[in-house]
Amino acid sequence: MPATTSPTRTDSRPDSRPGGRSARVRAAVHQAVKDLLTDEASDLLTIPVIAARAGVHATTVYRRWGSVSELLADVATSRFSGDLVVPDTGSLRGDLERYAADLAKDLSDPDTLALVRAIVGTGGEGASICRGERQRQLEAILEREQARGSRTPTIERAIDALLAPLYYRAVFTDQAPTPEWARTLVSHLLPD
Amino acid sequence: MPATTSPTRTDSRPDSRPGGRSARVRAAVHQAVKDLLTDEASDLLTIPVIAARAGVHATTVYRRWGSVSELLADVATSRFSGDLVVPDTGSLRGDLERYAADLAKDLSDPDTLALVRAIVGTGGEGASICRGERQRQLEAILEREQARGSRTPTIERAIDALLAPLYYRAVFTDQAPTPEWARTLVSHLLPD
DNA sequence: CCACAAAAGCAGCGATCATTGCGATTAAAA
DNA sequence: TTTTAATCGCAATGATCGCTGCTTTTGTGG
Repeated sequence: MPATTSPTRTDSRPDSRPGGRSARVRAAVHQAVKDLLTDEASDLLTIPVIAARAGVHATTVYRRWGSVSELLADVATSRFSGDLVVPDTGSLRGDLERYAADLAKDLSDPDTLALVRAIVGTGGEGASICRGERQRQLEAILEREQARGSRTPTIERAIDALLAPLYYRAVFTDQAPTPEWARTLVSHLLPD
Repeated sequence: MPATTSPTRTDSRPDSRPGGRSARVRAAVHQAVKDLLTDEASDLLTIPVIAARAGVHATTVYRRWGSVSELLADVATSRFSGDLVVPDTGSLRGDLERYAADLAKDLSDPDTLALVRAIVGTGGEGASICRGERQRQLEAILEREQARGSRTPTIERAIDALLAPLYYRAVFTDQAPTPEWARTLVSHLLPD
């Protein structure tokens, strides 16, 4: 008899090709972590609890990830890769406004926010997982504009003026960043 | 025989007035939390371990604080209250530069940084402990300048331009914020 | 000096966690 | 089809954690 609780996944086909068992386990565990992160009980985010929620044995999680920190890092890597697109509106201002608005919408998601906070809490080096991709994308926007022959703010300045307020407001305050507010950040960064 | 490890405190006088036993226990526990926070093992930050390091019985910690989250909140409240002074240089620019530099130096301390990260990781509402006092102090600087009849940036704008980059750089990157860089933030906030 | 309330020490309990051998299942190679 | 290595399920173990009655110590006021 299945002593563990039922998994969250709705996909219950009998282990066919797309990914194999290993990939299904990984998806179920990732989903369980995301679910538990919103439950507002950080001490419940433990391997046995995660495994039970994923319908997987704790041993499997221990062997594949080892610790909650590494598991969180894995979830964050998946979450923060390839989900945001570098816009191309033709103008630097347009690109930045679009990108800042997208990022604000992304960071206003409670699940994403909980993940960021949990990652920050696990120590330090893992925190760059949540910002590395975004910094690179911002850099790409600036470099493309420079390739057009225009002068742009430095990447450092852009980080201070855009990324920093977005992450600060999301992580340290209880007001979610809105796309409209994000656009005002761009207007302060770029000279009128 | 004393099974627990020796406390960190150097003060070993036999329970005289200045604070009483209760206050000494509190100080020892706070110090133990700060010590353990730098040890880079977030899963070791547990009540029995904290109590042992403080030379105090775990029961005492459980009764006084209840959970690690509340204990962290208490440590943070002590740490972030009254340690920074609102400067008064006569000019808004001078005040902001001084305050930003002080805050940068404060946030570059590894112990403080570890505390901030741990607080963020415990859930959300506690994160405002690390920024509430600073926001109020920044507000005080702006309001004093307004009382002099001068126009100033809004508090929201000052947060985005000063507090946000400082906290972002400290928490999300591995480069500690320097006072010099903090002053450049002010130069970007105030019109030349 | 004595009494009393608050705080801390103590021992022990149940529950949970992390980890490890071992067998079973799966997916891919031969 | 058979083989083979990787992955996962299972059960058990030792360790740790969170918590709770009970006693002892502390410090304060009568």
